Amino acid sequence: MSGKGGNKQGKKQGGSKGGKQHELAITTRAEDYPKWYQDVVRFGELAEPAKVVKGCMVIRPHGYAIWEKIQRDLDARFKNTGHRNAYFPLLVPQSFIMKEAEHIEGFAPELAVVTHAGGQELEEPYVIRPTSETIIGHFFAKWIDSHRDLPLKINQWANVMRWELRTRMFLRTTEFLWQEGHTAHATHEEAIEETLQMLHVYGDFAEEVLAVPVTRGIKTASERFAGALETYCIEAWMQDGKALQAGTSHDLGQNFGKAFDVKFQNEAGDLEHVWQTSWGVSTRLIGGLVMTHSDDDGLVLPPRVAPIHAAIIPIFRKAHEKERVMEAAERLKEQLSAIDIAPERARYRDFLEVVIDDRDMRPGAKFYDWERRGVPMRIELGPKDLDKGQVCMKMRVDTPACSGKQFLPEAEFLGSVRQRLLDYQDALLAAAKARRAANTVTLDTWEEFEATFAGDESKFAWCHWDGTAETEAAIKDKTKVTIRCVPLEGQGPAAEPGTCIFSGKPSKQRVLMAKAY
RNA sequence: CGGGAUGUGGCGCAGUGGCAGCGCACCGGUUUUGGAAACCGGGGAUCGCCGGUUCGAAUCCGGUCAUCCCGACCA
Repeated sequence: MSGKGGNKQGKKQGGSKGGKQHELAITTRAEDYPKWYQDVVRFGELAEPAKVVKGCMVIRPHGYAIWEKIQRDLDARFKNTGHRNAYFPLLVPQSFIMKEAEHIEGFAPELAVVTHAGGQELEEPYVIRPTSETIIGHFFAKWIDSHRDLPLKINQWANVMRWELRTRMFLRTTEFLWQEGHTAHATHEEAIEETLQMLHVYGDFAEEVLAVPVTRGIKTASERFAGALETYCIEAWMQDGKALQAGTSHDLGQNFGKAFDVKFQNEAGDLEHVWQTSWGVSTRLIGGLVMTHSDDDGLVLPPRVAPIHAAIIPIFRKAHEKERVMEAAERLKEQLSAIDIAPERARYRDFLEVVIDDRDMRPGAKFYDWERRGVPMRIELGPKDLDKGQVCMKMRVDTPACSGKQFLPEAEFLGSVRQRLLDYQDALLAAAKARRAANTVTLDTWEEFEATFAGDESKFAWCHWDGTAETEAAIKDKTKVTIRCVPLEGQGPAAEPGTCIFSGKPSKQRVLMAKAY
């Protein structure tokens, strides 16, 4: 039951001392949290730094399969809310970026620019899109004439590039994959409604599919998207206490409508600029997924995004046993593969992905291998089980409902697999919520605040703030703590007046403060 | 972009001027197989890259590139 074998102590002594150390052991969180994250991503075979291209990563098949599952579910949610997919060019004329003053100011430092092509210098350079508001604004202007063309609700799955100074796999890479929704509406009210609707699509998705609890809120002016009136966000709590902005939804007002002259004739016959929104989530979600659930044994994946749901490890000694066990394993795999764990009303099916690990390795070695890959369910199948008509299974992480190895009659096991995976999904969310709750505090004095955020420490802290950018900047300057968001109703403590934790001035409500990625 | 660290086989490391090594992984074989198997045999690195010093450079010098950490910057 100490399901950990010997990978805790004898690891990585370095050098040629011999012995039984496991070089492939994962650094523990307590030892070195950033190194742990790197190890989990690498040993879990999610991704690796490209190296030959600065700041970029290679997403490996196991990691990309997670992205595909994220895409599948989100895409269905977008379609369910009336959006259609389209695709716009990777290259954007440099002049486009310049058209919205705040936008250019926000993005200029991180642009990659194409100046030469076809062996010649270009007349006008192209920018590699850091986001597509501008080029989409250009086309919206062509497509929209009348209020009958509205609302226009488009989504794009794409890659974007931002020349970041400091990169970390999934969390911040120079090139990343994402989805960007862009909509145009006849009224501001409708645009705000859309912005909030998509924020909640993200929030629901994060919790239901990724099992990542998030706080829905509004960004302060300093954290707002360049060119937006208001930026809404979902913030996730990571195991080192820091916050991760996991998704954003922007009310763009008429800023881009004016910059790109996107006008429509309303019912009264007057010309008006459209009201726009944009919203996006990226491969960063995978980084958040890793830092929410994974442990010192490696990756932990919720079933709804796990590329492989169950690994069957055949166990045998003699040739005739092998034949018998493999046959049974194939049969079991076939039955499991017919089970569908897609959510109710989903637009897709989600049949279990099952592998039989027939590699020539010791069973124990295989256990470790699948654990590092985060596979939710492990099935050990040996002669003893076949004799008894039972299945031996174990979940990657112990939950209140299922801990350690379980020995179940085959029929009972098969009948319960779907529910077990769904329960496991729920248990991961519950565990993540519990960890977050245990690391969320309400602070009222600056002394408490400084103690909470001393050194590298971070928690989620609900504090009063006087609402000024000066105070926000001063707090960040002193402690590296930022205001992650002003919570939407029900997402934090009920609004009650108080005094700012830093300035002592009056405050209307508490905001979420934490160090951030 | 600044400060620091590091770059030697797939991974982890040793080697500080004189034949490029070790552990794990990998390949072949035999025995094994319910929590990281054992033995035998074998393959694989122009020591990140470029230049310099030297009879001779993984090692010294200069430059450059990349990664990691910290900072600045950042939907």
